[in-house]
Amino acid sequence: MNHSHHTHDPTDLLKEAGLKVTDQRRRILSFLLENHGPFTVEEMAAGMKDSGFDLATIYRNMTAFEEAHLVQKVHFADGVVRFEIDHHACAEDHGHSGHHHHLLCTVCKKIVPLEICLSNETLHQVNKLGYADLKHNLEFSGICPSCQKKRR
Amino acid sequence: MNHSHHTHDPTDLLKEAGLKVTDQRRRILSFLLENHGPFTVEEMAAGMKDSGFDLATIYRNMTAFEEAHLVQKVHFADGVVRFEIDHHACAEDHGHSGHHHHLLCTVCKKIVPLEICLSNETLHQVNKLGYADLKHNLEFSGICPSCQKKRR
DNA sequence: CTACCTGCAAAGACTTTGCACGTGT
DNA sequence: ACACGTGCAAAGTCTTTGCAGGTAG
Repeated sequence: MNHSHHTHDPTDLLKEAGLKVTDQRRRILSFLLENHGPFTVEEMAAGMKDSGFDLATIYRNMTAFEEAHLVQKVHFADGVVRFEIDHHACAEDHGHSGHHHHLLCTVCKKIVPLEICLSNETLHQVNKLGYADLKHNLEFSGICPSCQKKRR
Repeated sequence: MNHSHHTHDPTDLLKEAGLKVTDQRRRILSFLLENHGPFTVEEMAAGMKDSGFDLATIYRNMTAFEEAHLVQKVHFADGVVRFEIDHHACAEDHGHSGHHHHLLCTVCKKIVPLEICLSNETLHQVNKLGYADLKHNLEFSGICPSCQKKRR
């Protein structure tokens, strides 16, 4: 519980990342840590509406946080940009990478985390191509059972 | 070679899809059929620059083509929207679905098709969640060997 | 004290839409 | 003939940027 890295405290995470600790940054990070699932910039602003947040500040900080590997961009098939905590940097459980993917309901926009990924064999196959900084973007979308019922 | 479906002729594809055959549509479709790999709207316009194409026309047709399952949107981690022929509808080889994914070089923007996908086991696992219209978006990105050399 | 962060407003990039005209069936 | 497609320009989104003032280290 007393690691110098991989804490869940926003202030510590910012300091470790070498970023100035401002009220806005602490709140954005808290919001992302406390509410699981990727969020759009609008959703973050709405989730912290008591504090009159400027979208430009969130955009700028998402860029800074991404470079510091505190957050990651997530792209669904709907083309909307969302952000979530980078679990590689913030995983509470060191033995578990935190790497995961998602399933988005295109109707109600609910997002479910999925504990699945590509097979090691497949990942290895792509690795052999010699690309540096290799990333994969894997997201599912569809209409959830509950929304299917509502539309009969 | 003489199938009523799954031809590679733009005019036939449009007719089968119940769309009016216009010069613009034929050219856009030809471009996508002849040049493999997903393209941005700008790239399509540039690739047919001899004909003074209007971007709005391409956008509108991408929507129409997508609904007709002639093309598919492809989302990479860079957030840029690209389109490619929907190989399910246009596959020359009926035994092969044409389903595939891509690897994008984030520097030179070259896109390589990858003949890999999720394991059937993984797909089955997600299917069990009961979502309708289930789709997955899987794309890789990194820096290709050639661009790595150039940056030393 | 200094560099960096913030809010606001303006600018920018990408995409959609309204309208008048033209074209496929 | 008539519905639909096209080009052009205007309007909409979403995101970035410039600037003046404020704040963390």
